[in-house]
Amino acid sequence: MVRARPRISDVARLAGVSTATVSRALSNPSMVTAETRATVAAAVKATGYRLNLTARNLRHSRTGGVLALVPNLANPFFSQILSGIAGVLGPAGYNLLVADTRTSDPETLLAYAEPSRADGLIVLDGSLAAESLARVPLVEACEWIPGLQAPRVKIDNRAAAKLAIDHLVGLGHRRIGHVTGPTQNVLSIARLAGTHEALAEHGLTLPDSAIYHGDFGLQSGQEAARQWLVQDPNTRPSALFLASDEMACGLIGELHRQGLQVPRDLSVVGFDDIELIAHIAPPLTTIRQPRADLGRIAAESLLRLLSGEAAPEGDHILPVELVLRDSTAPWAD
Amino acid sequence: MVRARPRISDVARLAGVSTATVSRALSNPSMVTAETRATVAAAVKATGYRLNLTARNLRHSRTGGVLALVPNLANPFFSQILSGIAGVLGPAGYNLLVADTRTSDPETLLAYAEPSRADGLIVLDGSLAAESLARVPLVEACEWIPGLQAPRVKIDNRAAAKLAIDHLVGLGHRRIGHVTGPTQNVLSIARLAGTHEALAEHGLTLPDSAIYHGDFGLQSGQEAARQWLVQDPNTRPSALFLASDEMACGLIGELHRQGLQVPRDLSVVGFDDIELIAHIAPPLTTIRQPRADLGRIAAESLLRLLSGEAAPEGDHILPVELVLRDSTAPWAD
DNA sequence: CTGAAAGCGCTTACAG
DNA sequence: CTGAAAGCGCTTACAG
Repeated sequence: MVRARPRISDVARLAGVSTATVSRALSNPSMVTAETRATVAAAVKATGYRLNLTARNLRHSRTGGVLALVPNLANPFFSQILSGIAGVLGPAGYNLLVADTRTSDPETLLAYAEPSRADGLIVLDGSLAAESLARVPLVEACEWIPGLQAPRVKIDNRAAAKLAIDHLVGLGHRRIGHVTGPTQNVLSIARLAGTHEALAEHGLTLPDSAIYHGDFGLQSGQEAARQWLVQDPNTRPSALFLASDEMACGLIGELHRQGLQVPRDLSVVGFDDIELIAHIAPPLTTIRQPRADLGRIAAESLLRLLSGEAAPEGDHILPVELVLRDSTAPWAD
Repeated sequence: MVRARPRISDVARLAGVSTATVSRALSNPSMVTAETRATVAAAVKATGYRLNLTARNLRHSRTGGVLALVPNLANPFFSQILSGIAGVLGPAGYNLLVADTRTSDPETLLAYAEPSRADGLIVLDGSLAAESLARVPLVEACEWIPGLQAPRVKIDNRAAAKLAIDHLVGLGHRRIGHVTGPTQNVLSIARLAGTHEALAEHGLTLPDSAIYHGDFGLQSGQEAARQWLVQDPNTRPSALFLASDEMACGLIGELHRQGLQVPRDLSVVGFDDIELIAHIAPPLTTIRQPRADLGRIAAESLLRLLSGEAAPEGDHILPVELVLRDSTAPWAD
């Protein structure tokens, strides 16, 4: 037979006090005498009482949860970020809810950004509509929604592109190409713009023929390789900066299959520094994003927002770093 | 000025009906007349009313959430699984909560498996204490907790090991080694046992010197490579079956750095079929686990449990598959 | 079909 | 320091 969960009134009855006193003894011990505290503690133990969080949340007009809106949960890129978020939210007493924005229909999405579902949002998808989110406190992380007023935690994507380009130019490359992320994506746009700018500083240009349109995924890196392979070896890029490591892997894999070598035939710089790419052949030179830190700081910013502190001024920009490995080599025409 | 959220009573007043009628019109439309329905709908629109889920949940004595207990959120292995879970839970109206069991202290962990926090649990960590979970409906996925009575969704790890070993034996290998996962892990144990069994069927054995103790991570694969490298080339394994693709990557990377080639010098079979390893050099032969399906089916089983259906009999075993790529080659001593 | 009222299980301002 | 009571915002058995 299933006994119903004990409620606070069960504890009160057993302890011979009011429910108010039990509540105080539990959540504000200093408000009751040591003796009361002990009596209540004994009654709690005897009944096996555990606080009903839903009831407390209703009373406090809060949900106790924070929702992370992830563009694609299946993408390993987000694991570290979620881990960083969870590491902050858990100890702070918040539940971490996650939802995949790509696989949810707009209706569902609207229902997600709902004050009764989560106390706050961590938005990792820059393609969402600002209006649908406006009802809940939120911070943006990694990506951002143009026009949306909210604290942002991100990297300087243009500066990152400059690191990559400067490195390649320093190695003697003059024909440098770029493999983009999804066309509309804010990161893609920033990284492409940064590539243009950095090349310009060196008196170089990025012709359309050296721009390969990808989507951050493996397949599109492979596709970029195929496009590059059919271009004139004398005029095609001698080096490629890719907007993600995954695409770089796809590209290198395809090049290998076609009998070409990286970096001998093509220098490659990736983006993200996902764990595996230090161990592939060749180990990939890339731009490191502090993914766990991005998650951690986004969560901390949101907690500050929820506790009523003033929203931080300006964006929170985290440093990136060029990690030199073996996928780039000097070049002389 | 901040206007409080409208409540159901605001809608009722405007519509000139009782709160009960509003509630019915919203969650059980067929219980009210079409006219009432229209009046209520208009009042909802006019007030901008949205249901407070916490209140409804309290009333229904449920939380509306399902908690996934993940051993390590930072591990990309779980992204696809979470994605599979989210794909089922979202449409069913449940929130997906996630928590990292490794970074949570036992106290916190106990508080997680709390009926007032989640209606059900999807347990992905086989190292948790059965007692701490017993209070909430749950299913186990991938890993399992010995002694815990709960529906399990998993693969046949022994059969998977047999696929790998049969393949290697078929190529002529006689000295076959195994790189394990963490010693206490149920998957490690099953895969090691499966390796023993499969070798025995071919009249072969797995000497201690051919067992390398890893932890599923990249570094430990690298470490296994170092151990193998210092063993006598004439007696050390000519082929290795590893309990994870990550370890296989770490191992191959280290072998390359030492000037050895896979599969020329060593045949390698991994486990999991994570996306990237199809694109490394050499593309890895491995055992494919249907990760998204594992998550999906675990979520479906839990929903069935929560809806009061009888728990399914026995474990739900999903098929694995040997994916042949280029990291294994014939061998003749 | 609809309404009045009780109740889900807490917390807290108020009074003593 | 403690208690009685109201209330967080819903839903539903009961009555009409």
